Amino acid sequence: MKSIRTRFAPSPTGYLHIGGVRTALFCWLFARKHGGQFILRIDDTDQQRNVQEAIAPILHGLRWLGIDWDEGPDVGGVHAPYYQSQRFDKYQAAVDELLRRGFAYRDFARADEIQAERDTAINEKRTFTYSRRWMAETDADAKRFESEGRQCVIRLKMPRTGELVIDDLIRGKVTFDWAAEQDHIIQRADGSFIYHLANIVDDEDYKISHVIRAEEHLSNTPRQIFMIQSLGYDLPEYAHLPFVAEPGSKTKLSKRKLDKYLKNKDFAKMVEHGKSIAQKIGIETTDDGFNPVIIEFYEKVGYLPEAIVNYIALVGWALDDKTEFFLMQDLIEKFSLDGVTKGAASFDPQKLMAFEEKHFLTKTAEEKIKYCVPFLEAAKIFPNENSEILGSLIEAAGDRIKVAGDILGFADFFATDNAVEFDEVAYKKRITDPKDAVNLLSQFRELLDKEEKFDRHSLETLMQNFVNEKSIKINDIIHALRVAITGKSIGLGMFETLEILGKKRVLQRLTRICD
RNA sequence: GGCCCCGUCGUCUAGCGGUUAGGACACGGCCCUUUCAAGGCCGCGGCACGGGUUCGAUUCCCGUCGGGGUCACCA
Repeated sequence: MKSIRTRFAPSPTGYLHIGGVRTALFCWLFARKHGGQFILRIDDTDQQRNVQEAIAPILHGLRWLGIDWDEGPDVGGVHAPYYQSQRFDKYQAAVDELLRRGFAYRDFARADEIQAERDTAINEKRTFTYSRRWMAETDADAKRFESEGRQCVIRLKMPRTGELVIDDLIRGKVTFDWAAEQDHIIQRADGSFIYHLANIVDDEDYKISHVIRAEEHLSNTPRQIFMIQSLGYDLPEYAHLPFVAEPGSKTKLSKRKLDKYLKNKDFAKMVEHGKSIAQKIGIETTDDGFNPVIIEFYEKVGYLPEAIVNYIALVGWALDDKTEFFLMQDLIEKFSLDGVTKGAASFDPQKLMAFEEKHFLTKTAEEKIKYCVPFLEAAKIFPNENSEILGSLIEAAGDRIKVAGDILGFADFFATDNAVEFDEVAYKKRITDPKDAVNLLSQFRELLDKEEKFDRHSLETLMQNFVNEKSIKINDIIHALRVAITGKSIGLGMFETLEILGKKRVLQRLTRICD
């Protein structure tokens, strides 16, 4: 049995798209599940200046998610190089072979001449088929065309009868008429190569057994199979994944349509949440990477990579009718192409956040601290003299911290006690307006001052006794107390807050109100 | 427009001829409650439509409609 080898082949675009993540993940899972190899190849046939710079975020993103590769950039491998830009000699050899075998030809048509033929076909409502009028069958032809000042591209001499049936692992049998296919260009006038040619040459060289890729490549498959067969290569298995769609739509998710997605309430909320964290740690939110379509976004804001993996695995794949929580190991064990859905699946920010919360909740206290510390440091509020409260703060916050960056919402716990900022509305409602608030706070402060045991339970008892004695309701004082201590009307449990801050700091904060 | 793919609650999905069509997220309500979350309970909500095939169709076939992908000297 042929060994399982899959590949993910990003172009050096400078970012890792969420749809790309899903494709990479499925390829990776399939390889790992079957004890095969996962290969990373860089599709940089249209040479750019800074390929290294443009692939860095992609490699980083994959690693962050826990997706590693057995062969590819950085790690090398027996089939190196893994950059298409460094493999032109192989492509040239393949083109020459195709030419030699008569499955490709030199074409001297100008772009406008091809376009004219195409327009005519459209006007006559028939499928466009190139006349091959400028096809050079002999060197003499070529010379003649050249003497007319024409340039030459290499085209595939595609079949014009019969049909092709692809047995796709996800879609089943898909039939194409050869007659509807074009004589696609495989080598440009400047000698550079087109992706499809490079793609099949590399897949053959790397011995890729399963081509698992997004659905948009399904209609490219006939021309690739034509080349594969013409060159006598082994045909890989194909599995065309549905693409990841926009929130609330079936259109392919795209990095460029951020403005459109922002009109989606849930998506906008996700971006806002991310921005509020980014601003606290001085991350630029206007650049391309700060976009939930790009994986960088999640790392910057403090999402857990395992939550992203868990969620994205479930966009277009399911194990059964109930299991939803998966760790990477579970996915490797359970993943199967049989479970892949056919229809496009929308990206749902709310569901992602639900997974994020679940995964964060399973973390130990130490792990949570480890995730949160870098954010506190980035916000320059850590370490400071109050550092020792971090553990108890995180514990008390519970699932109020869903992504690591959420810790910054509790920055006030580390603030200098007389520098806590008050929410104006809350201050007016809970402290200025109620006629007795300041008076009650002063009285309660005296009790706190005398209190020896400053733990949440003792404090609660203290409060209960206080309200009983005063014949007031706890509501009459506790909201004022919260605003006085934290500046806000919402927050952790009141007594936990007091305990975490400690007696000295609580009294100091209260002094600002009472004196 | 040609070719190809897809179509189960708002969203992600289970289902692979006989189910009260199941779960999750979201949403609504109630409970709990010092706020906000969380949690518990309950609820809302779906097989696109029309023909077949069959004793019986969400499931198989055809058509319609709808959505999407692709038609580059991009990948």
